[in-house]
Amino acid sequence: MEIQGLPGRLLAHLGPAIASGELPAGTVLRAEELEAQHGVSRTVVREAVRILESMRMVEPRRRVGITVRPRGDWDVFDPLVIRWRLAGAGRSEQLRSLGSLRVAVEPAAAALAARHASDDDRRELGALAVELTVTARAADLESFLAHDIAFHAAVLRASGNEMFAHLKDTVGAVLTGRTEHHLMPHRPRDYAVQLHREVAEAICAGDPELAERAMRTIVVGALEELDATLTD
Amino acid sequence: MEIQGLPGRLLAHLGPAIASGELPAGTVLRAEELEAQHGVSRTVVREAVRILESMRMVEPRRRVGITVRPRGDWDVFDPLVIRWRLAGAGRSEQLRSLGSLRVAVEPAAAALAARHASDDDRRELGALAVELTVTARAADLESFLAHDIAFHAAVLRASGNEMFAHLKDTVGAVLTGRTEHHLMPHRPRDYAVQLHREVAEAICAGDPELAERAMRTIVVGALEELDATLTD
DNA sequence: GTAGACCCAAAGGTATGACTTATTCAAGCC
DNA sequence: GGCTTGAATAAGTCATACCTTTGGGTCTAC
Repeated sequence: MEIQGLPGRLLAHLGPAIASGELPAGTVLRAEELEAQHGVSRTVVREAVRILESMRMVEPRRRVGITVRPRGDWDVFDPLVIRWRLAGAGRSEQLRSLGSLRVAVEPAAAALAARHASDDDRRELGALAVELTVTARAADLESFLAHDIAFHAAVLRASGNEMFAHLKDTVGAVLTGRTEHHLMPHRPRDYAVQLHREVAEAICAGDPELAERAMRTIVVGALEELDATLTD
Repeated sequence: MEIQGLPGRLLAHLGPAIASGELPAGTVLRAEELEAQHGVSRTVVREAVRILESMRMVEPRRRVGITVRPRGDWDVFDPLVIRWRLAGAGRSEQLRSLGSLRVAVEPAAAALAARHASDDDRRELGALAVELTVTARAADLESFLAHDIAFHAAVLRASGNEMFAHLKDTVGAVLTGRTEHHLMPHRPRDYAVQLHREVAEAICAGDPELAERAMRTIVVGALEELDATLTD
């Protein structure tokens, strides 16, 4: 999954530095400097920079240097970009953007899942809903988070749409970030758990409208809590 | 925007070859072969392969070679991947996936736009709706397409959500592909144009529900026409 | 004084050879 | 049979040389 080797290391420095605004748009890096600063060869620097270029975060130009591009140009759907932004400054804005995206996508995915889910999918969703109920009652936040992520991933996958399915890691990152940064109540709210059960039941029963409505209530609620909690 | 130089050329060969299934999952490429086949140096091959790796389309492994990864692993939101898939085999599947994504995102974007659009945004949307009406009446498909793309891009941008805004190129690619491959009626349908006007009016009037409903009708209609037209 | 042609230096882009490291596979050993 | 060991292989890294583009300064002509 991760980029391997030295270019990966370099990327792990440059990416977050750019994403956090530490290296603002317009900053000019020079390949030679990067070599010296990180003690790596030309090859390594070039490969890392190429990757950043493919994410539209930098633009290398002859006789000028490697220019950091404005945030609006970045590939905001790239998993690495999302992770970097969630890690540092700009986390709130990223969480809000992702929140809106979830409001758009997850209800649609739930509706599709109610139509197209396989029997295995339905079984899995049912089981996960049970797990959620149990871990919520036990106030076991860690297990609850794991099952919550698995639940949303299962719905996205069951939708049968590959693009929705690929958002599972992103949604997982949002849920993880929310718990890690204590934006969650100490004990999952009962009505939220109840809504998850409703989604599972609606998908199992093949009721797209109900599945969509219940899922929308979940993600709208999550977005509203987010807005209420984030201060910046 | 494009990756420059020789790595870009190499990418323009390898990417489509993988995306189209010409190089199926599990295919093992060797760096040395790629150098010989394309008459470029290791440097160039490595950079191109690194980019493909960052898109999760290949996985270089020592003592093995550069393995093509299964389609399910690819970064399906990467603009290059989308373009490559739209260009060759798998175009239908890509269009369907994108169609569902539009159904999820664009109505939500329209609703947000009705709340948050600036005065300039509203003016632009009004003007574009007029242009759409005129070019549709004149059956000027080329201009109609351009304005259609601009219209949807404007709605996405006016939503104020950066992630929605970034889907404009993707939506544009879908609309372009639809026209290029003659999946469109020779003359834009009147009711479709009327719906675009409704969206613009609703956003100008600040009516999220109406904007969302009208936009949903548009994209659902587009998806249904797509499903009816695509044979594979 | 301004506009244009021209030239040079600076920075990325490419090529290449030597070397390093990880990993697979198989032969050999217990 | 399972474990160790070793050699072969392909990617990974480094250092160096050279190519190509381009921004900017200079010089010239008007």
